[in-house]
Amino acid sequence: MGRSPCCEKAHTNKGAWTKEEDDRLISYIRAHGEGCWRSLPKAAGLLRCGKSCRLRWINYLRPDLKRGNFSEEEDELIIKLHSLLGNKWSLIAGRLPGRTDNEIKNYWNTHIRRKLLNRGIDPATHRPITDPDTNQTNINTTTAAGGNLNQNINSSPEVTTGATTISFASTTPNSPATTTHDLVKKEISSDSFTGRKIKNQSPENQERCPDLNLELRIGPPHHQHQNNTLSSSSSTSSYMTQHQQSVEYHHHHHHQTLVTGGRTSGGAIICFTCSMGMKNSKECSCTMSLNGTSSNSTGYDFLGLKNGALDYRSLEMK
DNA sequence: AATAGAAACAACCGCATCGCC
DNA sequence: CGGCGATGCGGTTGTTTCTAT
Repeated sequence: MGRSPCCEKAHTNKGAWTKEEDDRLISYIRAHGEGCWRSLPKAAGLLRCGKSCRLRWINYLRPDLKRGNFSEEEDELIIKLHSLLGNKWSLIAGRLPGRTDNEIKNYWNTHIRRKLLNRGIDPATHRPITDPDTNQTNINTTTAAGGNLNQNINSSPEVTTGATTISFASTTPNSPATTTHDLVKKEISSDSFTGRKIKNQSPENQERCPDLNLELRIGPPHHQHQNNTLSSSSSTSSYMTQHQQSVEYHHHHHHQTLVTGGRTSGGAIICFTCSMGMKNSKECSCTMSLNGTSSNSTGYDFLGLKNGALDYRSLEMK
């Protein structure tokens, strides 16, 4: 049984978008919202395939896109998320407001790969590149920003923080080295961001990684509908960007719940700004930080960028 | 100034997955 | 339960821009 083509190829434009096409798409989506990509081109008077329209909107025209260079913090966040998730660019993008999966994917391939190689880290496995001559690992811990990443991710099979132990170790000591994201891939049971079910959630898998919440879920770290403890100040609501509204739209479409975030295991409430690692931001509206002090002074270290330990609780959704 | 090669980025393609019927 | 259409994801390719010579 053949696959039906996504569009009528004979009468569709391809290649670079013109200004007119962009304008048409923008005005149509402004008027009617996203969705129904298949019928959108015709309705909007575009000679494009729906897929192409969606891609153009998501990756280029969406008004909340950040553009511009990636910050050092974003770099490190991407690296850490990639070490956990592998090439799950959409999941990674879900943690970087204003960035698209395509943008991150391209940035990874052009910048971060090289950056990691320069640090002596294999970008695919996030492990130190082994020198075949000496059979010793090449660990470079002198990199300025995030230079301790090697130690945190690679030097020990277990990442231990004060209260939370996150283990990536396989219980089969003789098994070959497994990448972090390989493990996570196997263990993740459900992807709440996409709503897609992921296989391999077996009791055996749970046992292999008992410390890791196997329901690791990634999603926008804030959802007002579900977390009425968050501040409703204008500064907070301003971060409910159009992107997030858009995300909300899509995932409402899939009848799923978005990640709540914003509350620590200790009950302290953190704001979205801090949960995204934007330390000391003016936008911060935290009531308390992890240790009960004002996060305006300390900043919540999203994903453990400061201490090198990922906070899976912030990724978890109830 | 011209050119080649590298880098960056936008867009396409095929496939996986979802939800509906 | 299976078929089908719609959507989204990730890999890849094509084009443009930048840089070195």
